[in-house]
Amino acid sequence: MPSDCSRPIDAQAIKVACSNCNLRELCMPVGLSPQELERVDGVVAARIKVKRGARLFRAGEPFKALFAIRTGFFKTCVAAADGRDQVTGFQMAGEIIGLDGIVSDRHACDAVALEDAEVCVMPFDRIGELAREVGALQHHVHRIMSREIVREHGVMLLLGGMRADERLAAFLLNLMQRLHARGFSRSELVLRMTREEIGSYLGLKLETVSRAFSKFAGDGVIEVRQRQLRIIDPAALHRIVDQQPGHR
Amino acid sequence: MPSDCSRPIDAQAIKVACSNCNLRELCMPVGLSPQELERVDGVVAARIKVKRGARLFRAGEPFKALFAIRTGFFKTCVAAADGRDQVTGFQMAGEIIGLDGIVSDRHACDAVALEDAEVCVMPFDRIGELAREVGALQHHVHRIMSREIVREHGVMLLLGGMRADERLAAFLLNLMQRLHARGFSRSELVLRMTREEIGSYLGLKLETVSRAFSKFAGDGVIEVRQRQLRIIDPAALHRIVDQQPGHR
DNA sequence: CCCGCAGTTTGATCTGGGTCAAACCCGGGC
DNA sequence: GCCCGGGTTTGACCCAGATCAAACTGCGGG
Repeated sequence: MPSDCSRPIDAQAIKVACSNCNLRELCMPVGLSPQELERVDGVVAARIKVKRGARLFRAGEPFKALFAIRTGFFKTCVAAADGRDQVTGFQMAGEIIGLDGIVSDRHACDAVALEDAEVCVMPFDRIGELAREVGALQHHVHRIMSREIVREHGVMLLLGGMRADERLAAFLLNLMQRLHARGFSRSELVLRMTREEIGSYLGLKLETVSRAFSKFAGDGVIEVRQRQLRIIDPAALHRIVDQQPGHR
Repeated sequence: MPSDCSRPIDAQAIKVACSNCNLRELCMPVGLSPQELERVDGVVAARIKVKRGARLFRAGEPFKALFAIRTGFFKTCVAAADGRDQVTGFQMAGEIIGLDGIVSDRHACDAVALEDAEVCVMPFDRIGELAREVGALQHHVHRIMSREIVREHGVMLLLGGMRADERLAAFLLNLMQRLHARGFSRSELVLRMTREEIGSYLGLKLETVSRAFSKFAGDGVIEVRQRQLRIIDPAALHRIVDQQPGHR
Protein backbone atom coordinates (compact mmCIF):
# COMPACT_ATOMS: atom_id res chain seq x y z
CA MET A 1 0.00 0.00 0.00
CA PRO A 2 1.62 3.25 -1.09
CA SER A 3 1.90 6.13 1.35
CA ASP A 4 -0.52 9.00 1.45
CA CYS A 5 -0.84 11.04 -1.69
CA SER A 6 1.49 8.95 -3.82
CA ARG A 7 -0.06 7.30 -6.81
CA PRO A 8 1.48 4.75 -9.14
CA ILE A 9 1.58 5.23 -12.88
CA ASP A 10 1.27 2.45 -15.38
CA ALA A 11 4.83 1.66 -16.35
CA GLN A 12 3.84 0.45 -19.80
CA ALA A 13 1.98 3.60 -20.64
CA ILE A 14 4.99 5.75 -19.91
CA LYS A 15 7.42 3.30 -21.46
CA VAL A 16 10.06 3.83 -18.87
CA ALA A 17 13.51 3.65 -20.32
CA CYS A 18 16.61 4.32 -18.30
CA SER A 19 18.52 4.11 -21.55
CA ASN A 20 16.87 7.33 -22.70
CA CYS A 21 16.86 9.04 -19.33
CA ASN A 22 18.92 12.19 -19.10
CA LEU A 23 19.88 11.23 -15.54
CA ARG A 24 21.46 8.04 -16.80
CA GLU A 25 25.00 9.01 -15.91
CA LEU A 26 23.94 9.76 -12.38
CA CYS A 27 22.10 6.62 -11.39
CA MET A 28 23.23 3.94 -13.83
CA PRO A 29 26.55 2.22 -14.33
CA VAL A 30 28.60 3.52 -17.25
CA GLY A 31 30.02 1.48 -20.06
CA LEU A 32 27.23 -1.05 -20.46
CA SER A 33 26.84 -2.91 -23.72
CA PRO A 34 23.60 -2.16 -25.58
CA GLN A 35 22.04 -5.47 -24.54
CA GLU A 36 23.05 -4.99 -20.92
CA LEU A 37 21.55 -1.54 -21.07
CA GLU A 38 18.29 -2.97 -22.27
CA ARG A 39 18.21 -5.50 -19.46
CA VAL A 40 18.93 -2.88 -16.85
CA ASP A 41 15.99 -0.89 -18.14
CA GLY A 42 13.95 -3.68 -16.64
CA VAL A 43 14.78 -2.82 -13.04
CA VAL A 44 12.33 0.06 -13.05
CA ALA A 45 8.92 -1.43 -12.34
CA ALA A 46 6.99 1.82 -12.26
CA ARG A 47 7.13 5.50 -11.67
CA ILE A 48 5.40 7.22 -8.82
CA LYS A 49 4.51 10.84 -8.33
CA VAL A 50 4.86 12.18 -4.80
CA LYS A 51 3.24 15.44 -3.87
CA ARG A 52 5.07 18.04 -1.85
CA GLY A 53 4.83 17.16 1.81
CA ALA A 54 3.87 13.54 1.17
CA ARG A 55 5.98 10.62 2.30
CA LEU A 56 7.42 8.18 -0.20
CA PHE A 57 7.93 5.73 2.66
CA ARG A 58 7.99 5.80 6.42
CA ALA A 59 10.17 4.13 9.01
CA GLY A 60 8.84 0.69 9.86
CA GLU A 61 7.11 0.03 6.55
CA PRO A 62 8.19 -3.14 4.76
CA PHE A 63 11.08 -2.56 2.40
CA LYS A 64 10.44 -3.72 -1.14
CA ALA A 65 12.27 -1.40 -3.48
CA LEU A 66 14.86 1.30 -3.90
CA PHE A 67 13.79 4.58 -5.44
CA ALA A 68 15.65 6.70 -7.96
CA ILE A 69 14.59 10.33 -7.93
CA ARG A 70 13.68 11.58 -11.37
CA THR A 71 12.49 15.02 -10.42
CA GLY A 72 11.93 16.81 -7.15
CA PHE A 73 13.66 17.03 -3.86
CA PHE A 74 13.45 14.88 -0.73
CA LYS A 75 14.56 14.84 2.84
CA THR A 76 15.08 11.68 4.86
CA CYS A 77 14.68 11.76 8.60
CA VAL A 78 14.80 9.43 11.55
CA ALA A 79 12.76 9.82 14.70
CA ALA A 80 14.00 8.75 18.12
CA ALA A 81 11.70 7.02 20.60
CA ASP A 82 11.00 10.37 22.21
CA GLY A 83 9.75 13.04 19.84
CA ARG A 84 13.22 13.97 18.57
CA ASP A 85 13.61 14.09 14.85
CA GLN A 86 16.78 14.30 12.82
CA VAL A 87 17.10 15.03 9.13
CA THR A 88 19.71 12.59 7.81
CA GLY A 89 19.96 13.93 4.30
CA PHE A 90 18.56 15.87 1.38
CA GLN A 91 18.28 14.08 -1.96
CA MET A 92 17.85 15.41 -5.45
CA ALA A 93 17.34 14.10 -8.99
CA GLY A 94 19.55 11.15 -9.86
CA GLU A 95 20.05 10.05 -6.28
CA ILE A 96 18.88 6.78 -4.77
CA ILE A 97 16.87 6.48 -1.57
CA GLY A 98 15.77 3.54 0.54
CA LEU A 99 19.17 1.89 1.08
CA ASP A 100 18.69 1.85 4.83
CA GLY A 101 15.75 -0.54 4.46
CA ILE A 102 17.80 -3.47 3.19
CA VAL A 103 19.28 -4.60 6.47
CA SER A 104 16.03 -5.35 8.27
CA ASP A 105 13.53 -5.52 5.40
CA ARG A 106 11.89 -2.43 6.85
CA HIS A 107 12.54 1.18 6.10
CA ALA A 108 14.59 2.83 8.82
CA CYS A 109 13.64 6.42 8.06
CA ASP A 110 10.96 8.58 6.48
CA ALA A 111 11.39 10.06 3.01
CA VAL A 112 9.43 13.27 2.54
CA ALA A 113 9.07 15.15 -0.72
CA LEU A 114 10.00 18.81 -0.30
CA GLU A 115 8.52 19.61 -3.68
CA ASP A 116 6.35 17.67 -6.11
CA ALA A 117 8.47 14.76 -7.22
CA GLU A 118 8.60 11.73 -9.42
CA VAL A 119 10.58 8.60 -8.59
CA CYS A 120 11.44 5.33 -10.32
CA VAL A 121 10.54 2.24 -8.32
CA MET A 122 13.22 -0.45 -8.49
CA PRO A 123 12.10 -3.64 -6.72
CA PHE A 124 15.06 -4.82 -4.73
CA ASP A 125 14.80 -8.49 -5.61
CA ARG A 126 14.83 -7.57 -9.25
CA ILE A 127 17.98 -5.53 -8.69
CA GLY A 128 19.50 -8.55 -7.00
CA GLU A 129 18.73 -10.90 -9.88
CA LEU A 130 19.99 -8.53 -12.49
CA ALA A 131 23.10 -7.64 -10.56
CA ARG A 132 23.99 -11.30 -10.57
CA GLU A 133 24.01 -11.29 -14.34
CA VAL A 134 25.38 -7.85 -15.06
CA GLY A 135 28.60 -7.42 -13.16
CA ALA A 136 28.71 -3.69 -13.75
CA LEU A 137 25.33 -3.30 -12.09
CA GLN A 138 26.45 -5.26 -9.07
CA HIS A 139 29.47 -3.08 -8.64
CA HIS A 140 27.34 -0.02 -9.18
CA VAL A 141 25.02 -0.95 -6.33
CA HIS A 142 28.03 -1.43 -4.08
CA ARG A 143 29.40 1.93 -5.10
CA ILE A 144 26.14 3.70 -4.37
CA MET A 145 25.94 2.22 -0.91
CA SER A 146 29.58 2.95 -0.25
CA ARG A 147 29.06 6.53 -1.38
CA GLU A 148 26.26 6.92 1.12
CA ILE A 149 28.54 5.63 3.88
CA VAL A 150 31.24 8.11 2.92
CA ARG A 151 28.73 10.95 2.73
CA GLU A 152 27.63 10.15 6.26
CA HIS A 153 31.25 10.21 7.40
CA GLY A 154 31.32 13.77 6.14
CA VAL A 155 28.22 14.63 8.10
CA MET A 156 29.77 13.14 11.22
CA LEU A 157 32.83 15.31 10.71
CA LEU A 158 30.57 18.30 10.39
CA LEU A 159 28.38 17.49 13.39
CA GLY A 160 31.25 16.32 15.51
CA GLY A 161 33.64 19.16 15.15
CA MET A 162 32.51 22.24 13.27
CA ARG A 163 31.08 25.57 14.37
CA ALA A 164 27.74 26.86 13.21
CA ASP A 165 29.00 28.95 10.31
CA GLU A 166 31.43 26.28 9.16
CA ARG A 167 28.56 23.80 9.07
CA LEU A 168 26.37 26.07 7.02
CA ALA A 169 29.19 26.94 4.63
CA ALA A 170 29.97 23.26 4.10
CA PHE A 171 26.31 22.55 3.56
CA LEU A 172 25.93 25.27 0.96
CA LEU A 173 29.04 24.23 -0.92
CA ASN A 174 27.87 20.64 -1.03
CA LEU A 175 24.46 21.68 -2.28
CA MET A 176 25.92 23.93 -4.96
CA GLN A 177 28.29 21.25 -6.13
CA ARG A 178 25.51 18.70 -6.51
CA LEU A 179 23.25 21.16 -8.28
CA HIS A 180 26.02 22.19 -10.59
CA ALA A 181 26.64 18.54 -11.48
CA ARG A 182 23.02 18.53 -12.65
CA GLY A 183 23.50 21.50 -14.88
CA PHE A 184 22.18 24.22 -12.60
CA SER A 185 23.83 27.53 -11.98
CA ARG A 186 26.95 27.49 -9.90
CA SER A 187 25.93 30.61 -8.07
CA GLU A 188 22.17 30.70 -7.74
CA LEU A 189 19.73 28.31 -6.11
CA VAL A 190 16.46 28.19 -4.30
CA LEU A 191 16.41 26.27 -1.08
CA ARG A 192 13.79 23.57 -1.01
CA MET A 193 13.86 23.19 2.76
CA THR A 194 13.06 25.40 5.74
CA ARG A 195 15.61 26.86 8.12
CA GLU A 196 14.41 24.37 10.67
CA GLU A 197 15.14 21.42 8.36
CA ILE A 198 18.58 22.78 7.59
CA GLY A 199 19.11 23.18 11.31
CA SER A 200 18.04 19.64 12.04
CA TYR A 201 20.45 18.33 9.42
CA LEU A 202 23.31 20.47 10.72
CA GLY A 203 22.61 19.96 14.43
CA LEU A 204 21.65 23.62 14.92
CA LYS A 205 18.53 25.55 15.86
CA LEU A 206 16.70 27.45 13.15
CA GLU A 207 17.58 30.78 14.72
CA THR A 208 21.26 29.89 14.54
CA VAL A 209 20.92 28.95 10.88
CA SER A 210 19.16 32.22 10.21
CA ARG A 211 21.85 34.20 11.99
CA ALA A 212 24.58 32.44 10.04
CA PHE A 213 22.82 33.31 6.79
CA SER A 214 22.56 36.94 7.90
CA LYS A 215 26.20 36.99 8.84
CA PHE A 216 27.29 35.61 5.46
CA ALA A 217 25.06 38.14 3.75
CA GLY A 218 26.49 40.96 5.88
CA ASP A 219 30.01 39.87 4.91
CA GLY A 220 29.04 39.96 1.25
CA VAL A 221 29.60 36.25 0.78
CA ILE A 222 26.05 35.48 -0.25
CA GLU A 223 22.76 37.22 -0.97
CA VAL A 224 19.64 35.84 0.69
CA ARG A 225 16.01 36.68 0.04
CA GLN A 226 13.93 34.05 1.76
CA ARG A 227 14.78 30.80 0.05
CA GLN A 228 16.43 32.52 -2.89
CA LEU A 229 20.21 32.30 -2.57
CA ARG A 230 23.07 33.70 -4.57
CA ILE A 231 26.62 32.73 -3.81
CA ILE A 232 28.80 35.77 -4.39
CA ASP A 233 32.11 34.54 -3.06
CA PRO A 234 32.47 30.75 -3.07
CA ALA A 235 36.13 30.99 -2.11
CA ALA A 236 35.12 32.73 1.10
CA LEU A 237 32.84 29.79 1.92
CA HIS A 238 35.72 27.42 1.37
CA ARG A 239 37.87 29.50 3.66
CA ILE A 240 35.20 29.40 6.34
CA VAL A 241 34.94 25.62 6.12
CA ASP A 242 38.57 24.92 6.70
CA GLN A 243 39.37 27.59 9.18
CA GLN A 244 41.20 25.81 11.94
CA PRO A 245 39.61 26.53 15.30
CA GLY A 246 36.74 24.03 15.27
CA HIS A 247 35.90 24.36 18.91
CA ARG A 248 34.19 21.11 19.75
CA MET B 1 52.29 -2.96 0.27
CA PRO B 2 50.72 -3.43 3.69
CA SER B 3 50.79 -0.65 6.24
CA ASP B 4 53.36 -0.36 8.98
CA CYS B 5 53.61 -3.23 11.41
CA SER B 6 51.04 -5.47 9.72
CA ARG B 7 52.35 -8.74 8.42
CA PRO B 8 50.59 -11.28 6.24
CA ILE B 9 50.34 -14.90 7.19
CA ASP B 10 50.38 -17.78 4.78
CA ALA B 11 46.73 -18.64 4.27
CA GLN B 12 47.47 -22.25 3.45
CA ALA B 13 49.46 -22.82 6.58
CA ILE B 14 46.63 -21.62 8.80
CA LYS B 15 43.97 -23.34 6.73
CA VAL B 16 41.48 -20.57 7.09
CA ALA B 17 37.95 -21.85 7.27
CA CYS B 18 35.00 -19.61 7.84
CA SER B 19 32.94 -22.75 8.14
CA ASN B 20 34.69 -23.55 11.41
CA CYS B 21 34.98 -20.00 12.65
CA ASN B 22 33.12 -19.25 15.83
CA LEU B 23 32.27 -15.81 14.49
CA ARG B 24 30.46 -17.37 11.57
CA GLU B 25 27.01 -16.16 12.60
CA LEU B 26 28.30 -12.62 12.82
CA CYS B 27 30.01 -12.16 9.50
CA MET B 28 28.61 -14.85 7.21
CA PRO B 29 25.16 -15.36 5.77
CA VAL B 30 23.05 -17.97 7.54
CA GLY B 31 21.36 -20.95 5.95
CA LEU B 32 23.99 -21.82 3.37
CA SER B 33 24.12 -25.29 1.93
CA PRO B 34 27.33 -27.23 2.76
CA GLN B 35 28.72 -26.72 -0.74
CA GLU B 36 27.92 -23.02 -0.68
CA LEU B 37 29.62 -22.78 2.67
CA GLU B 38 32.71 -24.33 1.24
CA ARG B 39 32.78 -21.90 -1.64
CA VAL B 40 32.34 -18.93 0.65
CA ASP B 41 35.34 -20.13 2.62
CA GLY B 42 37.26 -19.07 -0.43
CA VAL B 43 36.67 -15.36 -0.02
CA VAL B 44 39.26 -15.15 2.70
CA ALA B 45 42.59 -14.83 0.97
CA ALA B 46 44.71 -14.44 4.06
CA ARG B 47 44.83 -13.38 7.63
CA ILE B 48 46.78 -10.45 8.88
CA LYS B 49 47.91 -9.54 12.34
CA VAL B 50 47.82 -5.88 13.24
CA LYS B 51 49.68 -4.64 16.26
CA ARG B 52 48.10 -2.22 18.67
CA GLY B 53 48.46 1.29 17.31
CA ALA B 54 49.17 0.16 13.75
CA ARG B 55 46.93 1.03 10.82
CA LEU B 56 45.25 -1.68 8.82
CA PHE B 57 44.73 0.88 6.07
CA ARG B 58 44.88 4.62 5.64
CA ALA B 59 42.74 7.10 3.78
CA GLY B 60 43.90 7.41 0.19
CA GLU B 61 45.42 3.97 -0.12
CA PRO B 62 44.08 1.85 -2.97
CA PHE B 63 41.12 -0.25 -1.95
CA LYS B 64 41.50 -3.94 -2.66
CA ALA B 65 39.68 -5.86 0.01
CA LEU B 66 37.26 -5.78 2.88
CA PHE B 67 38.43 -6.96 6.26
CA ALA B 68 36.59 -9.08 8.79
CA ILE B 69 37.84 -8.65 12.31
CA ARG B 70 38.68 -11.97 13.95
CA THR B 71 40.10 -10.66 17.17
CA GLY B 72 40.93 -7.24 18.50
CA PHE B 73 39.36 -3.84 18.39
CA PHE B 74 39.59 -1.02 15.84
CA LYS B 75 38.67 2.57 15.41
CA THR B 76 38.06 4.20 12.04
CA CYS B 77 38.66 7.89 11.62
CA VAL B 78 38.55 10.52 8.93
CA ALA B 79 40.77 13.59 8.80
CA ALA B 80 39.64 16.90 7.34
CA ALA B 81 41.95 19.00 5.19
CA ASP B 82 42.95 20.98 8.27
CA GLY B 83 44.19 18.91 11.18
CA ARG B 84 40.73 17.97 12.42
CA ASP B 85 40.18 14.32 13.05
CA GLN B 86 36.92 12.53 13.69
CA VAL B 87 36.47 8.97 14.92
CA THR B 88 33.65 7.51 12.79
CA GLY B 89 33.30 4.20 14.58
CA PHE B 90 34.68 1.49 16.81
CA GLN B 91 34.68 -2.05 15.47
CA MET B 92 35.03 -5.39 17.21
CA ALA B 93 35.26 -9.09 16.34
CA GLY B 94 32.86 -10.20 13.65
CA GLU B 95 32.48 -6.74 12.12
CA ILE B 96 33.53 -5.74 8.62
CA ILE B 97 35.67 -2.71 7.81
CA GLY B 98 36.69 -1.07 4.58
CA LEU B 99 33.25 -0.55 3.03
CA ASP B 100 33.92 3.13 2.50
CA GLY B 101 36.68 2.31 0.03
CA ILE B 102 34.42 0.79 -2.61
CA VAL B 103 33.04 3.98 -4.06
CA SER B 104 36.31 5.47 -5.22
CA ASP B 105 38.66 2.47 -5.14
CA ARG B 106 40.56 4.22 -2.36
CA HIS B 107 40.06 3.98 1.35
CA ALA B 108 38.26 6.99 2.73
CA CYS B 109 39.36 6.63 6.34
CA ASP B 110 42.07 5.19 8.54
CA ALA B 111 41.55 1.97 10.47
CA VAL B 112 43.67 1.80 13.62
CA ALA B 113 43.99 -1.23 15.88
CA LEU B 114 43.31 -0.29 19.50
CA GLU B 115 44.67 -3.64 20.64
CA ASP B 116 46.58 -6.38 18.93
CA ALA B 117 44.25 -7.74 16.30
CA GLU B 118 43.82 -10.30 13.59
CA VAL B 119 41.71 -9.76 10.49
CA CYS B 120 40.58 -11.84 7.52
CA VAL B 121 41.40 -10.29 4.15
CA MET B 122 38.57 -10.65 1.66
CA PRO B 123 39.59 -9.38 -1.79
CA PHE B 124 36.67 -7.38 -3.07
CA ASP B 125 36.67 -8.73 -6.60
CA ARG B 126 36.52 -12.23 -5.21
CA ILE B 127 33.52 -11.23 -3.10
CA GLY B 128 31.90 -9.86 -6.22
CA GLU B 129 32.41 -13.06 -8.22
CA LEU B 130 31.17 -15.29 -5.47
CA ALA B 131 28.19 -13.08 -4.70
CA ARG B 132 27.09 -13.50 -8.27
CA GLU B 133 26.88 -17.24 -7.77
CA VAL B 134 25.70 -17.45 -4.19
CA GLY B 135 22.59 -15.31 -3.82
CA ALA B 136 22.67 -15.42 -0.06
CA LEU B 137 26.14 -13.91 -0.06
CA GLN B 138 25.07 -11.11 -2.36
CA HIS B 139 22.20 -10.23 -0.09
CA HIS B 140 24.47 -10.50 2.91
CA VAL B 141 26.87 -7.94 1.49
CA HIS B 142 23.97 -5.58 0.88
CA ARG B 143 22.74 -6.08 4.41
CA ILE B 144 26.13 -5.32 5.89
CA MET B 145 26.41 -2.08 3.97
CA SER B 146 22.85 -1.14 4.80
CA ARG B 147 23.52 -1.83 8.45
CA GLU B 148 26.46 0.55 8.37
CA ILE B 149 24.26 3.24 6.85
CA VAL B 150 21.65 2.76 9.56
CA ARG B 151 24.30 2.79 12.26
CA GLU B 152 25.53 6.12 10.97
CA HIS B 153 21.99 7.47 11.07
CA GLY B 154 22.04 6.65 14.76
CA VAL B 155 25.29 8.52 15.22
CA MET B 156 23.83 11.53 13.42
CA LEU B 157 20.86 11.46 15.79
CA LEU B 158 23.28 11.38 18.67
CA LEU B 159 25.57 14.11 17.38
CA GLY B 160 22.75 16.25 16.10
CA GLY B 161 20.48 16.39 19.07
CA MET B 162 21.74 14.86 22.30
CA ARG B 163 23.39 16.28 25.38
CA ALA B 164 26.74 15.09 26.65
CA ASP B 165 25.45 12.57 29.17
CA GLU B 166 22.84 11.22 26.78
CA ARG B 167 25.55 10.66 24.20
CA LEU B 168 27.76 8.79 26.61
CA ALA B 169 24.88 6.69 27.93
CA ALA B 170 23.83 5.76 24.39
CA PHE B 171 27.43 4.91 23.55
CA LEU B 172 27.86 2.65 26.57
CA LEU B 173 24.58 0.84 25.95
CA ASN B 174 25.54 0.23 22.34
CA LEU B 175 28.96 -1.07 23.35
CA MET B 176 27.51 -3.37 25.99
CA GLN B 177 24.92 -4.73 23.62
CA ARG B 178 27.50 -5.59 20.98
CA LEU B 179 29.84 -7.15 23.52
CA HIS B 180 27.02 -9.17 25.00
CA ALA B 181 26.11 -10.47 21.54
CA ARG B 182 29.68 -11.83 21.48
CA GLY B 183 29.28 -13.66 24.75
CA PHE B 184 30.87 -11.12 27.06
CA SER B 185 29.45 -10.01 30.36
CA ARG B 186 26.44 -7.78 30.19
CA SER B 187 27.75 -5.63 33.02
CA GLU B 188 31.51 -5.50 32.85
CA LEU B 189 33.87 -4.32 30.16
CA VAL B 190 37.23 -2.75 29.63
CA LEU B 191 37.31 0.22 27.32
CA ARG B 192 39.75 -0.19 24.49
CA MET B 193 39.84 3.49 23.65
CA THR B 194 40.92 6.67 25.39
CA ARG B 195 38.58 9.38 26.67
CA GLU B 196 39.77 11.51 23.81
CA GLU B 197 38.74 8.90 21.24
CA ILE B 198 35.35 8.49 22.87
CA GLY B 199 35.02 12.25 22.82
CA SER B 200 35.92 12.48 19.17
CA TYR B 201 33.33 9.87 18.32
CA LEU B 202 30.66 11.58 20.42
CA GLY B 203 31.50 15.13 19.40
CA LEU B 204 32.72 16.04 22.90
CA LYS B 205 35.99 17.03 24.52
CA LEU B 206 37.80 14.50 26.65
CA GLU B 207 37.18 16.52 29.80
CA THR B 208 33.47 16.43 29.17
CA VAL B 209 33.56 12.67 28.69
CA SER B 210 35.50 12.30 31.91
CA ARG B 211 33.01 14.46 33.79
CA ALA B 212 30.08 12.48 32.46
CA PHE B 213 31.74 9.26 33.62
CA SER B 214 32.27 10.78 37.05
CA LYS B 215 28.68 11.94 37.20
CA PHE B 216 27.35 8.48 36.31
CA ALA B 217 29.63 6.96 38.91
CA GLY B 218 28.48 9.49 41.51
CA ASP B 219 24.87 8.58 40.76
CA GLY B 220 25.64 4.92 41.27
CA VAL B 221 24.84 4.05 37.67
CA ILE B 222 28.29 2.72 36.83
CA GLU B 223 31.65 2.04 38.47
CA VAL B 224 34.76 3.34 36.72
CA ARG B 225 38.39 2.59 37.41
CA GLN B 226 40.39 3.87 34.48
CA ARG B 227 39.28 1.78 31.53
CA GLN B 228 37.59 -0.80 33.72
CA LEU B 229 33.82 -0.29 33.67
CA ARG B 230 30.95 -1.95 35.46
CA ILE B 231 27.38 -1.11 34.60
CA ILE B 232 25.36 -1.17 37.80
CA ASP B 233 22.04 0.17 36.58
CA PRO B 234 21.46 -0.26 32.84
CA ALA B 235 17.86 0.92 33.17
CA ALA B 236 19.14 4.26 34.42
CA LEU B 237 21.28 4.57 31.28
CA HIS B 238 18.23 3.89 29.15
CA ARG B 239 16.32 6.55 31.04
CA ILE B 240 19.10 9.03 30.46
CA VAL B 241 19.13 8.34 26.72
CA ASP B 242 15.49 9.02 26.14
CA GLN B 243 15.01 11.86 28.50
CA GLN B 244 13.21 14.52 26.50
CA PRO B 245 15.04 17.86 26.72
CA GLY B 246 17.77 17.34 24.10
CA HIS B 247 18.81 20.96 23.94
CA ARG B 248 20.28 21.27 20.49
C1' DC C 1 62.98 0.95 42.54
C1' DC C 2 62.37 5.25 40.47
C1' DC C 3 61.41 8.02 36.57
C1' DG C 4 58.81 9.73 32.78
C1' DC C 5 54.95 10.12 30.33
C1' DA C 6 50.51 9.28 28.51
C1' DG C 7 46.11 9.31 30.02
C1' DT C 8 42.72 10.97 33.39
C1' DT C 9 40.36 13.76 36.85
C1' DT C 10 38.83 17.99 38.75
C1' DG C 11 38.37 22.97 39.25
C1' DA C 12 37.65 27.81 37.42
C1' DT C 13 36.35 30.59 33.81
C1' DC C 14 34.61 31.79 29.22
C1' DT C 15 31.59 31.65 25.18
C1' DG C 16 28.93 29.77 21.18
C1' DG C 17 24.85 28.76 20.46
C1' DG C 18 20.45 27.51 22.76
C1' DT C 19 16.13 29.59 24.60
C1' DC C 20 12.52 32.86 24.88
C1' DA C 21 10.16 36.56 22.87
C1' DA C 22 8.70 39.93 19.64
C1' DA C 23 8.24 41.67 15.18
C1' DC C 24 8.33 40.96 10.31
C1' DC C 25 7.59 39.07 5.68
C1' DC C 26 5.04 36.91 2.21
C1' DG C 27 1.89 33.91 -0.24
C1' DG C 28 -2.77 31.97 -0.36
C1' DG C 29 -7.67 32.11 0.60
C1' DC C 30 -11.76 34.71 0.92
C1' DG D 1 -8.16 44.30 -1.07
C1' DC D 2 -7.49 42.23 3.66
C1' DC D 3 -6.45 38.67 6.82
C1' DC D 4 -4.19 34.71 8.42
C1' DG D 5 -0.57 31.48 9.37
C1' DG D 6 3.71 29.45 8.43
C1' DG D 7 8.26 30.69 7.96
C1' DT D 8 11.97 34.00 9.04
C1' DT D 9 14.67 37.58 11.31
C1' DT D 10 16.50 39.92 15.24
C1' DG D 11 17.31 40.97 20.07
C1' DA D 12 18.28 39.80 25.09
C1' DC D 13 19.61 36.53 28.16
C1' DC D 14 21.45 32.09 29.83
C1' DC D 15 23.70 27.65 30.21
C1' DA D 16 26.09 23.33 28.63
C1' DG D 17 30.12 22.38 27.41
C1' DA D 18 34.65 24.31 25.67
C1' DT D 19 38.98 26.07 27.27
C1' DC D 20 42.75 26.65 30.38
C1' DA D 21 45.21 24.93 34.16
C1' DA D 22 46.88 21.98 37.70
C1' DA D 23 47.33 17.77 40.04
C1' DC D 24 46.94 12.74 40.11
C1' DT D 25 47.29 7.77 38.53
C1' DG D 26 49.26 3.89 36.73
C1' DC D 27 52.27 1.59 33.68
C1' DG D 28 56.49 0.44 31.03
C1' DG D 29 61.52 0.90 30.80
C1' DG D 30 66.09 1.47 32.60
